[in-house]
Amino acid sequence: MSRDPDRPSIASVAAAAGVSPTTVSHALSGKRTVSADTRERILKAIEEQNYRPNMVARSLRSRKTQSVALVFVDIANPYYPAVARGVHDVLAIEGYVSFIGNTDGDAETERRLLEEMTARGVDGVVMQPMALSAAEVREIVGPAMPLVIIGHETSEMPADCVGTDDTRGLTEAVAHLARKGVRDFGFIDGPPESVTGSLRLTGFRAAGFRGAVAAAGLEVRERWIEYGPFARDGGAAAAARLLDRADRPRAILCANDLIAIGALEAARRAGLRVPDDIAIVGFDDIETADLVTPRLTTVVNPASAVGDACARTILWRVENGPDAPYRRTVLPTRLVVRESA
Amino acid sequence: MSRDPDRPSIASVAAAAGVSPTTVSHALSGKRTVSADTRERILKAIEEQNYRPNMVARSLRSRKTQSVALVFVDIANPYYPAVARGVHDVLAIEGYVSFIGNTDGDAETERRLLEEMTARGVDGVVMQPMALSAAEVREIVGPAMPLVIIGHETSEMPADCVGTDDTRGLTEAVAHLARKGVRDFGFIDGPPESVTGSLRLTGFRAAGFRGAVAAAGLEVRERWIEYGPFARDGGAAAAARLLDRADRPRAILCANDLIAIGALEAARRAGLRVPDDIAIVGFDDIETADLVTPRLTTVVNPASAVGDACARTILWRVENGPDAPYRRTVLPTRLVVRESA
DNA sequence: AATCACCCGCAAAACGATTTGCATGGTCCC
DNA sequence: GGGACCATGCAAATCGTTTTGCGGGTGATT
Repeated sequence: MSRDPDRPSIASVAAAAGVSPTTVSHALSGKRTVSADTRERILKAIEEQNYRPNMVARSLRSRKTQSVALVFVDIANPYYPAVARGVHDVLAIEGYVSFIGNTDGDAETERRLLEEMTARGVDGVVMQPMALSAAEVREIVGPAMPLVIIGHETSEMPADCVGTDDTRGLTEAVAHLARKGVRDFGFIDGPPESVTGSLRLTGFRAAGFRGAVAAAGLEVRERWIEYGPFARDGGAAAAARLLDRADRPRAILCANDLIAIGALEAARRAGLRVPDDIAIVGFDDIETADLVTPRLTTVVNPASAVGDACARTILWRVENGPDAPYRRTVLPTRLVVRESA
Repeated sequence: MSRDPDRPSIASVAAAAGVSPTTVSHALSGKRTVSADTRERILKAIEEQNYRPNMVARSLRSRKTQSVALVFVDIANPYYPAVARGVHDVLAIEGYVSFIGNTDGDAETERRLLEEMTARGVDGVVMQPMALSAAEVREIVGPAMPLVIIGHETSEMPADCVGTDDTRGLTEAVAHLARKGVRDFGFIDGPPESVTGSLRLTGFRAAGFRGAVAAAGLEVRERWIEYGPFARDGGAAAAARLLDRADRPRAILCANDLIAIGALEAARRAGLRVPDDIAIVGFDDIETADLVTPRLTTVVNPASAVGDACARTILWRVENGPDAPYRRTVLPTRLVVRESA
């Protein structure tokens, strides 16, 4: 750890202040009272030596590291940094720092990372498992570890979890368009049952879409549901298939913004005006959504609120111990109206 | 750290294998030879108890944590996750994990984070300081800490550093356009000497631009250099100022992609075709660059290569000790031609 | 004056690994 | 047979904290 060999220790401070290490520790932690006089001397010695307690030693004894692990699929993917940022902002206040790791959705990597983190004694884990089940994750981190899982399923998981209510934002989107007289809705989902549960977005959002259309009292036409990879080009291709038909929808909702941006391009190529000929709405509200032309109307996936909720859940769990019942948080999504719908 | 109270220790493994903890340690580390027979028994016991060494205890004794600190301005800003990813990919192989923290460019936060990380005994620090000088950073982390600073200055810093050669990509851009007959170049920089050295991009890239134009044997016209905040709208406004003139440039290079995207919009509003009437090139190659219409031609700021170099530098420094001379790495930037120029 | 309750400080035992020094028993080579 | 050497194992010290048990003062209450 590249410590200075002569970095001051609690012993050197104690010596300088003419007391025992115990007293220094108590002066710092406040676990026992220390006379104002000696505290004074101790603080002065600390100041002079520029002493900072060694957290590794402290952690070994106290079994707390004031750190958490963030285990994500890929922090280069814009969604995760936003979540991580939300987590940080809450946890930093409490003096926690965070480890962060990428799994790339690989089971072996997920396992290895979790083990490395627990071996380092983190006080909690925030994870979006891709390959492992929640139960397996729990198995790896141990029964007492505060664990919050980011995901959709509110089913039985041996962990706290936070998710988003995708249907809600989609419902807002449908309502918004219905108010403008749109009645024919299409949807572009991710690849049908792609990699095993990959991202677990597929299906969920399509289901939300069906619910939203039905809730508006409109008919959902299965032939207007298309599939593409979660990427611009896939979205463009899927949208083109939709737009080429004789009877095409008046609006296309998309399972994510990349698909929607592809759809924007397909519309432009087809010579259609957005939103007048065809309305397009995305999902997630990535930064790019506000940068394309026309600016994308989209459902915001509240990443930093998710991070915030994860952090609060960890804190709450640390506070309340492993026996408190699991806590499930679901965050609303909402429509942000820009130019494309 | 929420360890299971009865988590196996080296002692429990030793007991089960009928040897001493010393022997288990040696069997694991290979620092001394252990007979095949006893090693066998030890491994079996480890397997049965599912023993994983406690890294905190190990770190206390060995003074190594197999972890590094990544201290960035804001991991929600797309540049940093890409760097972080590059660092991870190299370091993960060696069994390192990383702490990550956001400073928001605030001096006090930079200091606090560095202290928290060093107190946790990280084996190295990768940082892009915003408010603190390299010397102050070195002061905080201590003389022996492997420290790599990401930045432009190749000047005297008490640290290893990695930076990018911005001029090179800009020179490519100018050459590319000159080849198509463009001779009149404008530039939109960030805000002039904004927040004290904020991002330190301002000026550097403008200087690179001047050098690039001069290198092509063309004249640089100061009146075609504009300033805007590093954001879309600022870029649009600055570009509008440039485009409104009677004599306007034929191409606009921008200090970052956000500005360039704003310029794209300004051009569209002015009824100008890109790239035929006005060529626009960005800088950084953020993900959005490939998502806007027309796709942005831009200079790629090789974030993940920067991360890669940082990681290798840390590893090298850990290997070679604090007395090896400082190592400076500068990475080339290059032009990626898409549609806007 | 005896009791009780605090206050304040110290010594020593953890926490769970690594590392050093020592002991034992061979083997090998003159 | 004796020295040199290696392989193998253990006991104990160590890393830098926190925490527990103990005890000597001091002041207030009976």
